[in-house]
Amino acid sequence: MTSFAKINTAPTYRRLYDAIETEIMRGRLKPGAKLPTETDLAGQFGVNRSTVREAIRLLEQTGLVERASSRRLVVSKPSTDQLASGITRALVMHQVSFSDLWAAMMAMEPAVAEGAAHSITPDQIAALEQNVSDSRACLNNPKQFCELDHQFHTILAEAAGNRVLDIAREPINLLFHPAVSKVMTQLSQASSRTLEAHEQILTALKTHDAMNARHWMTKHIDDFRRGYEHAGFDLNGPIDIKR
Amino acid sequence: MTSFAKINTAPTYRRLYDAIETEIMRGRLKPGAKLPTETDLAGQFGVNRSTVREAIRLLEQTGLVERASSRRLVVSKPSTDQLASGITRALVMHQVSFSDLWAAMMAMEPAVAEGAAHSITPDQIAALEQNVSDSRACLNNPKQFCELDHQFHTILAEAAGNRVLDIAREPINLLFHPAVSKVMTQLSQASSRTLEAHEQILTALKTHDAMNARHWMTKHIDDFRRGYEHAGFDLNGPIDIKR
DNA sequence: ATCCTCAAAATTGTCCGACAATCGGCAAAG
DNA sequence: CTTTGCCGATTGTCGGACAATTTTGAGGAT
Repeated sequence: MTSFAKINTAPTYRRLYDAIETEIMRGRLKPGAKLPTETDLAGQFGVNRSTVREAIRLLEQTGLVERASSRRLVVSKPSTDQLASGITRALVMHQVSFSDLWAAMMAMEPAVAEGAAHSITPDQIAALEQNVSDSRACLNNPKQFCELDHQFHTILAEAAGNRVLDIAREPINLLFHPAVSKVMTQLSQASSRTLEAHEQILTALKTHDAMNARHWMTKHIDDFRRGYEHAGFDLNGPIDIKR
Repeated sequence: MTSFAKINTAPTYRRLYDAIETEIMRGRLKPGAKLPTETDLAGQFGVNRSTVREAIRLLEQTGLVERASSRRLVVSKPSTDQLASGITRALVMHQVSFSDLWAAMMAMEPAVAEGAAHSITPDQIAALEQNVSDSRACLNNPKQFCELDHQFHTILAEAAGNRVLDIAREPINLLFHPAVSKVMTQLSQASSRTLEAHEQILTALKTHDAMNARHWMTKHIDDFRRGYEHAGFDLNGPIDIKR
């Protein structure tokens, strides 16, 4: 009995996508390389231009190609932002609880702080000092303060120079933004406690004191949970994403 | 000099995508809901069916819709797998180093182990016991053993019941797979050390001893780094994804 | 009433051809 | 040397067409 291989019944546009994706993943199409025009692709693959266009939409959403100057398509690495917003969408749809998000943050942020302590540059220290000083000036402006808090953690992640942690961390910070905002608004002492934590972390970073950076970050994140709880929110409830 | 507002020049297919995406994110289209047919959508939005199809390809790749029974489109939550493979692709393209990946794993896996210690069920303990016993039988079959190692960590993540950590962890484990495989093959004692670690972790889980679960997991991950180094690979080099 | 069968209707996947809008480059004008 | 205007190339959108496949529904059997 001869056994037949399964026939690939996937629609043409998807097989086209797969073909181009592998071409990119194998490194035969490097980031920055220009893709042929739609008509060329249609010719090369022997399919209609509409089909090519559908395949391109898939590549586009994956972040593997993007328009250079709104014309020619070029191969690109998926941007951190694109990744983050995709993950954020998914987490929202899965209605993850505050406590799950918090646990993930508790795992990652201290690691980020520790990493940053090792590899932070003077420029980045200066940026953090600026951020802390701006924050001090915004103690009574929850909205702005909240923005600066996010920025603090973003600079830190950049300083740690670990793309993996950065990509994993960003969506969580994005999702926490509304929660941070609520806590800052409702708890008068929240801002000053946050500022104090940031200052302690910054001090540790300046002396490349990884242990203390981690320690204060841990306290900082833990504090946030207490603030959230104290402000009357349910730890096990889903995050809501009002604005 | 009056300043003009930017005109929204985004192509129609993208604005269509945005419209449907918001509809889903706002909860007006819930997962499981059937989307109108292409022709209907074209009618409702007053655009051509080709344009609708391009928008659908974007939704498809985002994981916001999928085909039920290979026909009608239904709204869906992006699957963990889809997310993971997207993140994996991105990490590969960014050529993340072993050490960055390892640091992220070192941050997350102990947290997973700790979480699992609190909420693991008898069924999951049984699954892990099965896994460990299978692993013991495969000590001399690196390929199979490697597979079981991956499975061990996957069950653990499931037991922890934290979707956020799970989504963040899976792509990293996927990327490590080739590295694990290489270490297992080249270092004769790697398999037995891994097995021992798994056994210790399992013992801790059975008594819901979160501290020990975390402790042994930390050792386990750390051990992996030493194994990788000892096998002669460069910690700071990019992961390669041969197969 | 419930179930089954099968043809009709609906839906998707693919193709074709067409055309307006826009971009990049190039040549002419200032 | 900068600005303007034009030309070709390329993308975005459209209309229609048709085969393949799924869904639907009517009619008949149990």
